[in-house]
Amino acid sequence: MKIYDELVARGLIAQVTNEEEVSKLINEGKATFYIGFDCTADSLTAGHFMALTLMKRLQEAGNKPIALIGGGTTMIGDPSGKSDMRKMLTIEDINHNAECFKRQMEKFIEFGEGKAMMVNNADWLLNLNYIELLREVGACFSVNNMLRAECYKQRMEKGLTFLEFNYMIMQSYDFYTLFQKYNCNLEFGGDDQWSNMLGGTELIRRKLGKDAHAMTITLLTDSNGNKMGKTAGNAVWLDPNKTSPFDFYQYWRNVGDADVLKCIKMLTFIPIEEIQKMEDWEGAKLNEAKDILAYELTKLVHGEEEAEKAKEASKALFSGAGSLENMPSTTLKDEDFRDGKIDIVGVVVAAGLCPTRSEARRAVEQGGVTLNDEKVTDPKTLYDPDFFKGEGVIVRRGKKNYMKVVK
RNA sequence: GGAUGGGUUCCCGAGUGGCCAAAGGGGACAGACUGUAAAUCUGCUGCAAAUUGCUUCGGUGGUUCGAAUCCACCCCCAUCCA
Repeated sequence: MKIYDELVARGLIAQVTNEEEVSKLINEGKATFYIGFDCTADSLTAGHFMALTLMKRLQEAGNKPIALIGGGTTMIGDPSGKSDMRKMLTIEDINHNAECFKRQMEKFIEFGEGKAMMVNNADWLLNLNYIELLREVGACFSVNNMLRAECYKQRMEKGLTFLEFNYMIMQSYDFYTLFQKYNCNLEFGGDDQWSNMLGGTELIRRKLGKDAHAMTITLLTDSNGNKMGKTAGNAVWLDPNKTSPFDFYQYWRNVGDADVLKCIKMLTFIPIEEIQKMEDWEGAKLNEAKDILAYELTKLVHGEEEAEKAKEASKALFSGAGSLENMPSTTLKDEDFRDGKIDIVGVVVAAGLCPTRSEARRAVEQGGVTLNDEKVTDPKTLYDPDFFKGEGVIVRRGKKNYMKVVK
C-alpha cells in the first residue's frame, strides 16, 4: 500500500489542495513538507503527537520533514476556531516553550543532515519591517476573502483583533519563506489550519507563480465531537512530569468504545491489516483494543520500559493481576502531620488526588475514597505515620485515581 | 470621538439594597448500574482550623447599619454612527 492510501485508510487526511498531485508527490518521496507548532505551552500534547507521527510516516516514505517551531507566530496567537483571544505570552515564555518543544521533538523525529530539519519562524518573522512587509505581501491578501474564512466565523460575532487577524499572513509568510529557502512544497496541519494554509499556497502562487500544496489532518475528536487529548480542560501532555506515563496510559485505556479503533488507526503504527482484524470486536472485547492502544502509545511516547510499568500497575489495580510495584507513589512529609497525625482529607490532598481539602472532604463524604480497598467515609479519621510505613498504602479517589502513599 | 447594550463563579446565564457563596443549564467530580466504555439515575460543585470564619459578581473610591445590586471616575467588549 502506498503511503497516501495508507494515510487515507487510517483516516488521517481531511482536506487536500490537489489530491492527484499531492498523492504523487508523497508516494514518490518528493515532498519537502512542513508542520508548524506554536509554542503556547511548555510541553507538546497528544494533538501534537499525531502531527509528529505523521511526520514520521512521511519521512519513512522518503519525504523530507521540516518541523517549524512557531517562535514568531506564537507572539501573535492563532485565532482559528477559537472563541476568545489567547492570553499574550512573553518573549521569555515563548523561548522557554520553544526549547521544551525542541527537546521533546528530538525524541520522536531524527534531525540532522539529510534527515528532518528544525527551523524557528522567529528567525525571519521577528525582524520584518512593517512597511516592507505590507508592500511585499500585503497586496496579495484580500481582506474580503480573509473575513469570509471559516476559521474566523466565531470571531466575527465575538470580536477579532487586528493582531490576531494578521496571524494568517504570518503563517502564509512562513510557507512562502520555506518554499524559497528549502523548496518546501507541502504544508501539513490540523484541519482548523486550512484557511491559514491556503493563504500560504495562494501567496506562493501570486508572488512566485508556482504551485505549492496543503493538506490537513483530521482533528482527533471523540464521538461527541469534543477534541481528544484533553481531560477536564487540561491537555494530556507528553512531558512525563506534567502527565505521568501511568496517567497517559490510563487516558488512552479509558477512551470510549466508539473511539478506540479510530485512535489506533490514527495514532499507532500498527499495520492497517492488523487493525482491520479488530474491526468486528464488540462490547467487552473492545477492552483488549483499549489495552493495545494505551500500551502502544505509551511505548511510543515514553518508551517500552515505562509502557510496561504503566501496564503492570494498571493491571494490578483494575484486574488484580500484575504488580503494584511501579504504580505512582507519594511520600508524606513531616509537615503533612499535625500533632503526629494526619487526617484522611490530608492524605488525599497530599497524594495529589484532590487539589483542595474541601474537595477531598467532599470525596470522602460521598464515599469516594478508599485506603487499601477499605472505604473511609468519616473526614475526621486520623492516621499515625506508622500506618504508611513499609509497603505504603494505596489511596484511591473515585474509581480510577490511585496513588501509593508511603512515609 | 458620539449613541446604545454589556462585563456575575470552570462555561453559558438569572439576580437591580439584607432572605446571596449568588437561580437554572452545561461541564467537572463522587455514588449506583457496568466492561477501567456509553447511556441513565442520584448526590455534589469558592476556600478554610467548618453549625463558624474568610474571599468572590471588570477596577478603584464613595453612600449605607448592610452593596453583585445605588453613586463617581476609570478599564474592557459588542453593535450602529463618524
